[in-house]
Amino acid sequence: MLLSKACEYGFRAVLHLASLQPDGYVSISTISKELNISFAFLTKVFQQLTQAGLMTSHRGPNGGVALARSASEISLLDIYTAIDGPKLFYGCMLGLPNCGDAAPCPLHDQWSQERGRLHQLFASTDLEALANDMERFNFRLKTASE
Amino acid sequence: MLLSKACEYGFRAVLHLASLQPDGYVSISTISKELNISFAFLTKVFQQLTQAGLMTSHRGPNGGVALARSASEISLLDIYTAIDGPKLFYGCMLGLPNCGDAAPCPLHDQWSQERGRLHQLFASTDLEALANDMERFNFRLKTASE
DNA sequence: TCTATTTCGGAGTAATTTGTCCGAATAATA
DNA sequence: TATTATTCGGACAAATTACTCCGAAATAGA
Repeated sequence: MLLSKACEYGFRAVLHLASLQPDGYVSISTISKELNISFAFLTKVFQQLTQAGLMTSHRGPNGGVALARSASEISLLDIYTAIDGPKLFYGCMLGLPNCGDAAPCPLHDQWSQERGRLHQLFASTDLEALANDMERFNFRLKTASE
Repeated sequence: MLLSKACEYGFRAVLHLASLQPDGYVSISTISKELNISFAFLTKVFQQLTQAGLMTSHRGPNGGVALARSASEISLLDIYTAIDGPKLFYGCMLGLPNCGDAAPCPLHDQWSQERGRLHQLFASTDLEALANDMERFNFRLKTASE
């Protein structure tokens, strides 16, 4: 799998949040019900994102989570690395340590290109753009089509 | 991680084998020592590859494993799917079931392209070509440079 | 102040992946 | 035939990931 489950949930939840364009905080339980994601697990994911400074949170009634900055200033790369770390974008496909231009594995060149493309895709895609896409093209984030 | 550990080992072992261009069978213990991979675990990986019909094996003295057909007729895709399955090439990045052109997730188009590229890379790369590359460019498969 | 609602943090459980061990089956060779 | 080298298969152990539970802290509102 490219993304861990935690990261899948994180992407979906944050995209959902961005598409809501809410005034204030949205509770995690609301999001988890909407997207059919375990509340307890999603809470952990959001904790990672708030600790990474991408989200803010507020406890108590009418509390919840919110984007820490404008949706246009948060990229998929931000979310990805906060949850799954940066390894995908520098690691060797064969798991060899120190694989690089100096001592490359047989797949180094090709994989460098692919992972560079993925990095570029994640880095250049921000939540605002995706939220707009979702409205325009009726993209979905839910497991069932309903 | 893109590849499971089992698949990383499988790639490395099979590439090593192809670059050896041996007469007959090569024992798994030889390969495991050469590449610094646990013998017991590598044995399991080769069992998957022989069960998939990509390798043949022979027990007893001078036994071991060998490619089941010419190196030019085995692709990285063959190895990959035998070990990690086909999911990477059709699955949704967000893990949504039934994500497709009819009911796409917000990342469906971009991810379809990327995974298609990966599929193309794996499918079009055969072991003979890689073995040749390894000789010409002195690529490495070992963890330490020695 | 009391109560209800929410996130936080830590501990625990379940499932999957990774890795080990051992005995049985197979085959070459002396 | 006996010995040795090898893969095969199943059970097991360890590590990581996925997921749950619960009590504490914060905070809004009656």
